[in-house]
Amino acid sequence: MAQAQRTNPRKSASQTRSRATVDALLEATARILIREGYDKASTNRIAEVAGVSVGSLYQYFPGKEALVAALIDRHNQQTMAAVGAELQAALAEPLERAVRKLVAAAITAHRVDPKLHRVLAEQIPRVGRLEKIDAFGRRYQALFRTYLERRRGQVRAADPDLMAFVCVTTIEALTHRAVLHEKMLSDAAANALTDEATRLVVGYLKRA
Amino acid sequence: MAQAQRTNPRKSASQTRSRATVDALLEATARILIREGYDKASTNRIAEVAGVSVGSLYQYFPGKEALVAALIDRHNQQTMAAVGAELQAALAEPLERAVRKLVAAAITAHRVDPKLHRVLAEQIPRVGRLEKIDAFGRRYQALFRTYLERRRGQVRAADPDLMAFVCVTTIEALTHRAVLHEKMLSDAAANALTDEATRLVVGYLKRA
Amino acid sequence: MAQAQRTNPRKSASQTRSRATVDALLEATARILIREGYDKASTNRIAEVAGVSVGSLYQYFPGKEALVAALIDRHNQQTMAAVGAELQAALAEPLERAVRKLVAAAITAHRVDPKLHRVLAEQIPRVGRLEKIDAFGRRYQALFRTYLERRRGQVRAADPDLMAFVCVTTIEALTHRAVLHEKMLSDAAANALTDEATRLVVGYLKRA
Amino acid sequence: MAQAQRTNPRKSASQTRSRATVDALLEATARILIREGYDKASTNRIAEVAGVSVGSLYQYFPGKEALVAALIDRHNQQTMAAVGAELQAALAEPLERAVRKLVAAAITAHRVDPKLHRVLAEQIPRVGRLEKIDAFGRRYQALFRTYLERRRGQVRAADPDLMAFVCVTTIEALTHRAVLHEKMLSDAAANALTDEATRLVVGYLKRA
DNA sequence: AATGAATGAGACTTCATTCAT
DNA sequence: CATGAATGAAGTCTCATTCAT
Repeated sequence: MAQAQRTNPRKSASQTRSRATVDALLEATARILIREGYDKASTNRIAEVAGVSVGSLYQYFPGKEALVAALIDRHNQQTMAAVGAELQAALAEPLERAVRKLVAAAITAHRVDPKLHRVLAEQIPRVGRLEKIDAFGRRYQALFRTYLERRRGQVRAADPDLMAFVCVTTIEALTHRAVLHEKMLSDAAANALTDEATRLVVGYLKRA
Repeated sequence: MAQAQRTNPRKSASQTRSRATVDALLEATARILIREGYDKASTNRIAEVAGVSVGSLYQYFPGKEALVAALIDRHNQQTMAAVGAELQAALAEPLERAVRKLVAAAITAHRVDPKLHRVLAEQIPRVGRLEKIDAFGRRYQALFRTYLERRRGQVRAADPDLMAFVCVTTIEALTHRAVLHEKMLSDAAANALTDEATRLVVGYLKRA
Repeated sequence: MAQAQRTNPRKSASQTRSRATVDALLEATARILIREGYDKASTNRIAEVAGVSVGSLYQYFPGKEALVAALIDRHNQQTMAAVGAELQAALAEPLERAVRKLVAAAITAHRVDPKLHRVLAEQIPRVGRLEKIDAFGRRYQALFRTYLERRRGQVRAADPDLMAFVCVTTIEALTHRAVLHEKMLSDAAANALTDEATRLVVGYLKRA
Repeated sequence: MAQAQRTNPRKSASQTRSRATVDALLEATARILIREGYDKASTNRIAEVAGVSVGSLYQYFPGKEALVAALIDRHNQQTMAAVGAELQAALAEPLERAVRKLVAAAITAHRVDPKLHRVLAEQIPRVGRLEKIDAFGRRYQALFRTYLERRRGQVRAADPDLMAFVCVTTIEALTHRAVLHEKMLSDAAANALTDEATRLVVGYLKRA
């Protein structure tokens, strides 16, 4: 232990430094993306805003693309972390309350970092990146499908894949556009939207 | 008249030529956007593909932005043209058939030039362009809202703006993602989607 | 003709301009290579010295490598042009006078642009370029071999390929190093070298 | 003695370590030069291949140039070591056997580390380095000249400097190009070349 | 001494735009 | 009007070197 205490600090000193650099770069990327858009996010600019040299940027990332990809990953992880429990909890509920919770979870997800989410969704989808960005969406849909299968008796009989696609697309779109149009700034507005979305989806899923 | 016959032809000759050049440029832009993406769409390349000199490009468009904007406009017009009658017809129908027609119209709209639509939606949304791109969406929503107000008796009593927002967002998202995921290649698939979307929206709007 | 005179000028105006730009670039490359070496020959520097923008450089050459390759080609052509007749004439001569003419031709070749030749030979041979540079050498060797076969009776019986290799390598090396060491500035020195090289090669080739 | 035994080891431990680091760096430089060429030989890469930090590289060498210079020196020393005795022995022999031995020595020299020799000869000769690289050549020529003067009676009367230049240049070029063209892989081929070179040089040097 | 993170000058290259012909 | 050669700011990326730990 004593030895570890003598050697570790050195190692973690540099590890900490590295980590700080990487974080600064990701943060800078996010800031520029949000404030100025993808096209203004040049590697020089990112490094400058991060308070770091271009060289350091390239020490950690092979290029702008990789930086953005890492940012997307980080955002996905944060979103998952914020919403995972909520999603799991929904699975145990009866239909209407489950849907309500799922809608609420989507809203939570969109509130993690709405501006970043928006810019990632709108500007990044240059070919091939789409999949990454929608990591959350895919998870969400899988979960939804699982729920529908478990509660088969309570929902209309139909292709569960299709139904999950319809519901998830709907919920995603509503929460996403609500954020874009700033229709969810107040809790009241968020609740109104939750009500509508829940009604929409539940009406669609119910037996007759 | 005789004079007009001598001058007009000349004028329209050049007008025709102008028009042809502009069309060639827009066509080239669309082709490159679709096949290679926004980043590869340089003005030099566009001019080359259009079989025109860069100089001519700048004769007709003040810059790259304007070129893309014009392309968006053209696409919007084509979409409107393809769908206008369908939308108008829907207004006269009772709820369920109206919704079905509106959904069908959205699908028609997405089939005008799906690849171009996709690339415009995904890659272009640099700040400020979004509005242009969604010209169709806004028209669609206004129409929907009008319908709801006219048929106030048949639909649930609620904020018509909110309801129109919900319905339009939903329909748009479903048709759009269906195109992206290539879920609408066959007519059968398109019909299945129409059924689902109609059920979803009608269930949401009905009194009960 | 009159028409051609009206249209050609335009075309050749730009052709002339292009040609001038290309020439300026090649000239600048040669100058920098000679005066400062390969490493200092950056594209920006070359363009600057050529009195042309970097953009123009890339309009005509895909990069530095291509520029150097073109320069090598040009040098090879100039060398061939300067020496072709001399080489051909040598073929008709009896052994000693033939060798003397071939040696003289090698010297002529090295005097075409000795400084450029030196820098190309010394600094450029980054992998793969060697062949290009030695275009003249290969031609020279083929010719030598041809001569040896035609005069089989007058020369020692041995593998003509090997003999040609030995002779050509020898002559090349002597003239090249003489240039490097500036041993050929005066005509007297050149003559002395010619005598020695001729004696060396003839002694090697003769029957006995 | 006891003390020395306690201190020396320590001192030589670090000396040994230093020596090992330096060797590793030179070895790494050679490997990279041979396998990837001069342009890929960055200091970071060299340090990495040597299993050492960049910092350490700069502890032992003031810069990249010095590293390459040291490598050249080492190669020269190895060449000298491999060939020194052979050269000395040649001095005692009569003309033909002497020349044969000198040619053999040149071949030996080229076989010390042919690939390294080649890359040093081809890629490094940035201005000013040439002299270093040709250290062996200068030694060789001095020796040759000495021999010619000692045996003045047996050789043609002519400027011994010029004759030495001619002979050495010839032998060097033949052995060097033979290596480049891989004409010396087998002993038979090497012997054939030795025969030719000897004949060439002896024929040139002999009285009439 | 050793380490390796950080630096930043500078090389390469692209592309929107202008302008002489 | 059309042409396309020319421009050069700006972006991407590398690498010799330094320096805090």
